[in-house]
Amino acid sequence: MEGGIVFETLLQNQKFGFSSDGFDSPWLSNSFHGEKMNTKKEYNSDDDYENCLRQPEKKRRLTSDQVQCLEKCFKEENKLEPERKIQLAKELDLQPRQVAIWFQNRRARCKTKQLEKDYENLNSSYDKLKSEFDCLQKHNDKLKQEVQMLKEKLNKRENGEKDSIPNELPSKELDVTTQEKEPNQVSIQTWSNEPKMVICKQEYANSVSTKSDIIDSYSPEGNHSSFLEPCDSSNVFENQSDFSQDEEDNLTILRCPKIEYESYIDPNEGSLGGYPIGDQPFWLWP
DNA sequence: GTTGTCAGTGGTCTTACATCA
DNA sequence: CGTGATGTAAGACCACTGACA
Repeated sequence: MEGGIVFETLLQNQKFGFSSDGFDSPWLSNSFHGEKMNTKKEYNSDDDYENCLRQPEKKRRLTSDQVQCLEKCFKEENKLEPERKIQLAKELDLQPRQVAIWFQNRRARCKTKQLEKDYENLNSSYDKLKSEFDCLQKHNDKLKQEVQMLKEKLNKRENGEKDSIPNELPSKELDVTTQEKEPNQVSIQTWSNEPKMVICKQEYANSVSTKSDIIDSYSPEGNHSSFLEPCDSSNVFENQSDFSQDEEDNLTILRCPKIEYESYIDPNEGSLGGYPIGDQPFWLWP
């Protein structure tokens, strides 16, 4: 604030009969003098005008012309420089204080409207997000059901195989894997056929219960989830870095031949469908 | 009775100026 | 005498509120 401006304001206040701080008694500085400053043309007759002067109580509205001009200035700048305020007051036959107060109230109204607008925007954003969330929730429930169903299928299948394995020859799949192994591994595979199956299945069960990535991309109806498209079984290998590629291949066969082959993508590629390994959309699960 | 507008009041912040160590 | 710290007055602004058309 510059001293010159202060001085100018003081001069104006003195000119209009203000006290030095510009906050004189209401009737002196505002209502009463304000009416005096209004032009005579607003009154129907001289008598009305005189009556009005004798009735300082009445609060007078600004004329439409005055409001229009003030609005125009407000659009240009919603805060008044002291010089502009005085100039405007002169132009409109108002007290500088009236102009200041009008701007104050106008800013308050503007703020209120802006708040209302913001509230509406937030409300609509909330509604939109909520509907999206509900949608995701339903999808999530559906996928959970699928997981449950597949778990049950798997259990049934495991039980069936367990019952039959002791008196049966190794499965075709196992034959294939053993043929590809080194001699000592073959003996181990053959010897540990059942235990290995159990281990692998447990592992598979763990992967289902934790991340369920294999199941994610599989639907019993053949409908692979488009929503979880980027997910695949590659995460099964996340904690298997100790395995050699051969072991991984064999375990894959033993684990869940059909399902696994359908959704298997070489983990050595490093990224899957644009998602780097370890950076896949697990957030989709609650 | 409700609503919009004008204006008063009290509090806070900034700036300019005066005073003092 | 110059300088930084401090106090004070004035103006502007805002939130809240009452009065009035």
